Amino acid sequence: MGTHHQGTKPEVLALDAYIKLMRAADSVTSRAHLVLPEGLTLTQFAALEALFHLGPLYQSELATKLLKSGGNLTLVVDNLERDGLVLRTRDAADRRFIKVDLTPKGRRFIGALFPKIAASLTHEFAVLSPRDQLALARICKRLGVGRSRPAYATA
Amino acid sequence: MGTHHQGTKPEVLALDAYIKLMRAADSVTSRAHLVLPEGLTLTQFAALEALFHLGPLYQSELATKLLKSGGNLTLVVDNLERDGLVLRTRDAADRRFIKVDLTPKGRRFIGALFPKIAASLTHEFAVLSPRDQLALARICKRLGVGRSRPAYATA
DNA sequence: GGGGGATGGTTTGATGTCAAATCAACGGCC
DNA sequence: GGCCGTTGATTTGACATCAAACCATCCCCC
Repeated sequence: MGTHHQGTKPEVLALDAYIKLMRAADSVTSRAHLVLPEGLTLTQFAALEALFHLGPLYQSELATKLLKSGGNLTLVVDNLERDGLVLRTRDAADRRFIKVDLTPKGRRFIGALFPKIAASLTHEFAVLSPRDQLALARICKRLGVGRSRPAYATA
Repeated sequence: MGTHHQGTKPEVLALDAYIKLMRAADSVTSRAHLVLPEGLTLTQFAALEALFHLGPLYQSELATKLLKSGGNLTLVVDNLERDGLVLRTRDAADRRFIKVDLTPKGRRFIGALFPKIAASLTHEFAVLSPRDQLALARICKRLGVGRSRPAYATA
């Protein structure tokens, strides 16, 4: 490793782990993209999945779950709403809040899609032994500060 | 785990590993962003780093190294050129090719910046034992199909 | 009960990103 | 020597993404 960059041992170790982590994430992401229906983005899928497994959420809650900015969520929800998959409802008690919920069409859509994506990711990760999958989860958990948890993994 | 999503054991294992991988990548990325100088994006940094450690590259080579599309690279190089950090030169022999190289300013810039980023990432990864860093690298390598390698890790 | 700060959402401007269409240049083949 | 397919780069259109500015609403506190 590293005929080009000369660093200390800890540096070489960390940079190597870093780059492989990023490649793996990229790689898995792009392969996940291939399984999504034409026109659905990963973020849109993540939003639908959260609503599917957690029920209606305020936009700010959704932003927190997905680790995205509020401004971003405005656009993502705009597009999902345009496609008739979700519905915005202004909260009666506090008119600042906007509740986002799946439409029946959206529920059918994500309900049919999620199992396929789950199966595909499972297949993807099957190149790793269960032991390695556990190790990966444990190590990554320590790296990620562990903010919110994904819908299907939340109590 | 999973009061919301009921899946088979392998599915739960894979989805958990998947989500933690993505969170870790997100987390490390956003913390890396904080260390970059105002206005420099991660992709711009990656491009400069590749040129710094590998020397001048054709735009298509750069796209391959960074795992980005050609169209994307056009824009990224546009912005770096606008900022006076890189220079485009059309190849005399084959005028379709465009060689990208660092300007002296760009070389000074990335030369001073890279060690700081390397140190920061090393610090970041120090929450993991060397053994875990090795394990992470090994596992991620198997997940990522291992297309091209990063500049400082290329022979 | 009105002012002012806090909070949720939207807008704006810049960048990244891709896929697809287009442009430019090369090179083989007849 | 010219047509045509291939290949590198650019453009275009749609979406993602953030930070920062902005707007609307609420609520605390005097």
